[in-house]
Amino acid sequence: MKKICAHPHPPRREKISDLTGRLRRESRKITGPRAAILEILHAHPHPLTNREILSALPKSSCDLATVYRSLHLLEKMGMVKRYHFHDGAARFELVGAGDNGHHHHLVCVNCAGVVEIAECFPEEIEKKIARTNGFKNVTHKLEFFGTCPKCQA
Amino acid sequence: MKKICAHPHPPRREKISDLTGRLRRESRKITGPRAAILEILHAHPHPLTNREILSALPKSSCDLATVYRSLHLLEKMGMVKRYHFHDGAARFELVGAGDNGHHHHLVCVNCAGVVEIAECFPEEIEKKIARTNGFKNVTHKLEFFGTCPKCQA
DNA sequence: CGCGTGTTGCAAACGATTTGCAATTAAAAA
DNA sequence: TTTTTAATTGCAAATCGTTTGCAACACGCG
Ligand SMILES: [Mn+2]
Ligand SMILES: [Mn+2]
Ligand SMILES: [Zn+2]
Ligand SMILES: [Zn+2]
Repeated sequence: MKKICAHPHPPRREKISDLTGRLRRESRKITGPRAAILEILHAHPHPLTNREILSALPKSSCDLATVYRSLHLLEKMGMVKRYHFHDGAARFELVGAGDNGHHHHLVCVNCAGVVEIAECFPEEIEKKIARTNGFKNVTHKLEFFGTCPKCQA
Repeated sequence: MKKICAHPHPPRREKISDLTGRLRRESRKITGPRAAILEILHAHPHPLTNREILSALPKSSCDLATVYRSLHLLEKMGMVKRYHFHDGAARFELVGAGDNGHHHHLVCVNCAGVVEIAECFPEEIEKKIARTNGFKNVTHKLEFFGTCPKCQA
């Protein structure tokens, strides 16, 4: 009976060495681009787009295609989670050690500022929804939107 | 004090004439493409992509660009709501009469089948999240994903 | 019927993401 | 350390969903 929504956010950050170790263990190479991308993700507390990651990288560390490919890999390995806010671009956030990464955000519709949210959709209700409809392995995507304090003119 | 999440789903369907009337009232023209698109939306109980709407339309009723433009218009007029499931494409569903349209879905990750969900994120928790972070006008996007009965091999 | 504005089709433009391929390189093997 | 091998990268082209410019067109009203 694993808990789906246990997120004592913010998750304790994993050491970079643990991250690279994880890669090495799955016989993936620790390349310059990957190390740099992990640094960026590790340094940022909120979901970043591929382009934002590229910009944050030391000047021309790698190609945008490499950022995309790296994040696919990290996602497949469960080291990052993918999020979608209101714009078209996917965003990625490092999954904390131990944490399964499931959590939600509150996004300002004006300035796009992000707040990490600890609350989750109530487990009992989700179970009821699954049971009622005969679905298995039900999860959810949930994001909040509103106007942040600064943007309330 | 307007209720955000009052959805006695499924909403009573509006008559097509009411829909076109709404358009006429805002001095928009009832064109062939628009009438056809409204028919399709009216006939379908779940969110459809622009391309799905086009395909469902009587052969070459209109151009894909027109479908996009029509749905933008309908969205701006509050007659359809936009949803995002796991694929890249936006989906649209007609908003029922009276209903503000806010509701959620349970989507099969295997066959993409959709179930309309009446449950919503608890209002009190959302209010707490808004208050705690000083945000105003907080809403949410919430979709459930799982394996439907048919797809449980 | 005839006008004026909203609409449409079509093709080109776009932004995000993916992919083919040849050149490169980290890491395992020798 | 050198060799070997498979993973990775850069670059450009391709894809996909969506938007837009523009000239031709057609509702809705008089
Ligand atoms: Mn987060
Ligand atoms: Mn629905
Ligand atoms: Zn949750
Ligand atoms: Zn809701």
